[in-house]
Amino acid sequence: MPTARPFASPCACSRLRRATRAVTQLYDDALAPIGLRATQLSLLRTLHRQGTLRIGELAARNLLDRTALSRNLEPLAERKLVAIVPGRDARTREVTLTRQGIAAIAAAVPHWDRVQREVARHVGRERLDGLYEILREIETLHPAPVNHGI
Amino acid sequence: MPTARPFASPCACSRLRRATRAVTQLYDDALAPIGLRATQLSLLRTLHRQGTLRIGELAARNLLDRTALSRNLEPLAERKLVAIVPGRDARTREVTLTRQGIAAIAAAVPHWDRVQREVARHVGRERLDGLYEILREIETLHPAPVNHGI
DNA sequence: CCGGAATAGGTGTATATACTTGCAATTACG
DNA sequence: CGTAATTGCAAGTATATACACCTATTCCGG
Repeated sequence: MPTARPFASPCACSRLRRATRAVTQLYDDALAPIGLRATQLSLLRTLHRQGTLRIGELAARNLLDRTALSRNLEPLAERKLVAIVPGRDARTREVTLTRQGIAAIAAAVPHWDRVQREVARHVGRERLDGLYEILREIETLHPAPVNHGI
Repeated sequence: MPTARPFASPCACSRLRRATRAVTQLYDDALAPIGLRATQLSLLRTLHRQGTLRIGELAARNLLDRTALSRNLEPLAERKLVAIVPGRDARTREVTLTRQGIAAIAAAVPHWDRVQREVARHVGRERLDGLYEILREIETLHPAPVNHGI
């Protein structure tokens, strides 16, 4: 009877959020000396992997709201780690890593690597890979079209 | 060599954040007819399970920053779903569920249950339990003292 | 009893995130 | 070719989250 104790079951959402808070703290602390947040490094790395992208594309690949991404980019553009330039189509704008952005990634990676290895050691390589697989599965539940493997 | 492709490895933090965005969307959408966010229902349910709590305690149990919790409570207090009253100690304030808060939980639970079962079906009961276990492990990495099982 | 340490919270500020609304540019179609 | 639908984005608003700093209260040693 699933609703026998309706107020006491585990909630996938709140558990994920709680663990995500914990992990984000860990990464933010590790990256603080560099002056980057975990989310910011993540964006820079996506740009580094995938090259110049339109706002909407970059958002979609991160399952991130387009307008949320715009706001996340603001402090990065302010610090000239990314440049936002008009695209071919006059409606579009494109986001590029600057040289400073690449330098910031390079400075951050050792710190990121340290905490990433700490997590891997703590939860175990096997289980971490299992986690990634489950998270991939979960992402397919996102309301927006999920373009895996673009 | 862990840093051979330093900009291309999976990042535990960004993967968790991305999946959490997806799941939060799912729950928020399901709860929208009730006018509650996933985070808000989560807070109400914690109070229902654990009874009146001080601000700091409620925050600690959720691995949530104290001041962040205070702000999360504001819209709930505005709608009188929770009441924030002075505690015994004149320094402290206590958070209680109101009758309306309990009613809001009751109204939300069917919607919550539906999406929760959808997630369980999608990722599988076994793997979902495995996910919870890994998330528990991950939470122990939180910088603040983790009081499991209070 | 007093004065400093410890504790509980709030405020200001900044980023993260999403929805709604509105606008500009492009495309589709009769 | 001209209008309608579509597309790409920004701005306004609201919640979520954390840090640094500040205040009030309690506790505790002398």
